[in-house]
Amino acid sequence: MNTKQTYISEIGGHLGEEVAIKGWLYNKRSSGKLGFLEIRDGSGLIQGVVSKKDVSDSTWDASERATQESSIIVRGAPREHPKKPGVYELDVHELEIVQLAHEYPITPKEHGVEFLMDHRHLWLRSRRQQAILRVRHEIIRAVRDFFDDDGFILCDTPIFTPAACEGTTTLFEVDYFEDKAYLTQSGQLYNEATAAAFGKVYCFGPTFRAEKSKTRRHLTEFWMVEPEVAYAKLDDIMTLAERFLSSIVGRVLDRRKEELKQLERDTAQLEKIVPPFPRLQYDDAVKLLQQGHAEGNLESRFEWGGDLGSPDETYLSGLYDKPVMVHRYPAAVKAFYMESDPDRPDLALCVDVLAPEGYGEVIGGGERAASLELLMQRINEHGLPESAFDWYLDLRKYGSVPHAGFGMGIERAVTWICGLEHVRETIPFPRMLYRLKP
RNA sequence: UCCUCAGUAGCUCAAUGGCAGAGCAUCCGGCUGUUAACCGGGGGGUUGUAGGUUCGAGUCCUACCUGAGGAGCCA
Repeated sequence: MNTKQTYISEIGGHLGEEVAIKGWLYNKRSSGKLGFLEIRDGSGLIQGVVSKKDVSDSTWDASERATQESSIIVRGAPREHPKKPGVYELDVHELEIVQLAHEYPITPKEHGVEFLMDHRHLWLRSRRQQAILRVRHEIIRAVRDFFDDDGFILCDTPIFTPAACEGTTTLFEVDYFEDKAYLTQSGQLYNEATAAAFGKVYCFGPTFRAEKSKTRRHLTEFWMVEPEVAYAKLDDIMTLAERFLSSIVGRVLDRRKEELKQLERDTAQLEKIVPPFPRLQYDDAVKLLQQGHAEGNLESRFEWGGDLGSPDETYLSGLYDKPVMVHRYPAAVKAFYMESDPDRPDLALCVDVLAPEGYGEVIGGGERAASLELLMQRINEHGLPESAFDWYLDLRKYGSVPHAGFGMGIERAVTWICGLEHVRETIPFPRMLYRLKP
């Protein structure tokens, strides 16, 4: 067994050669003296064929004994599949069992969500989960490349924070020596500091929300990428968001065709994601929602002044085949740091980007309050302790400029791009209400 | 926190208030081109928990536990 290891994804370049595949037994079928082994090695899947008359007794015996997910090293010669043109199989010469797997819980039949989530550490080995996580990987690479190539500096923000960033959502509290700390719910306030240092910055890391949300769109721990740009206005970051989303969707279409096919994603819907995206002012969104209600397509009538609910977002996003950017919400329903519209001071210069096909909000952002006076007024209105924000207020004392940014939840983007029902499959080990294991 | 639904073999499910079953997995046997392979056989159960109704409860009632979906809130 000295043959060099070859990855299944590279096997096409080694036809007729003797190669070694180091991996696991995915599934097995046999037809008497002929065995069919589905072998995976992380890079792909290949069928190995073992013929009793052509191999040693020990190899034949190993092929019969090997159980699902046993780790195996297989030596043989890759060749074209006799029935499937363009597909390779491995003519197995030698098979060694590295470890004989115990009875594997995830059998080749259907399973329920709870069972699969309890076995998430093993579920990750399945084809579908691998396809999703490869798309996630591609999206993360695309995100980094987009900002890196556009002159942004990665400036990661702290995970332990002294107080609420936004003072709205519930935070996870942890002991911090003799003090209390909270897990971050956004890097944005710190981004504003680094943006004043570097001009264009982004942070990308885990984010925590202790909300008792129990829906297919929520995790308690998720990854968020947040760009922040000095001297940018609302329109500038809407344009940025538009270019950004188009870029990552295009990248996945370009490089992860196989995975999207495996997931049975309708890629025609993704091909449409190119600038410009529709921009819808909140006032007009309200009119559309009320019209939708009048026509019987929305259960409750939406009144001006409230934040968009989940059914409202679903309805609005269903009106377009591209992400729709809803901007200028009433300031009262948005975070304290939002800049107000000079023409309509009751409106905040903010934007939510709703993904099409009913996927809802994937991006939220806006222009930040630039003046010390407005910010202090807002902090008081929201009943927040001024002392917690002293350093943040400094940013308005020393060279304050208009600036704007947004945040995108990676898992929601992956859910949308993969066309999934639930965010829980888009992160290796999801953390949800009532789900902390494995 | 609220609303709805569901818990039966390791897994996915069936069983009119009347003997608790099938497929997959596992074990044994068969099969030289299989594709969630197939064919024959074996083992495998405190029906989520605690009460109650009944001659008799997996099935009906009450409470609790666990999970799923939705609302609110959010990315």
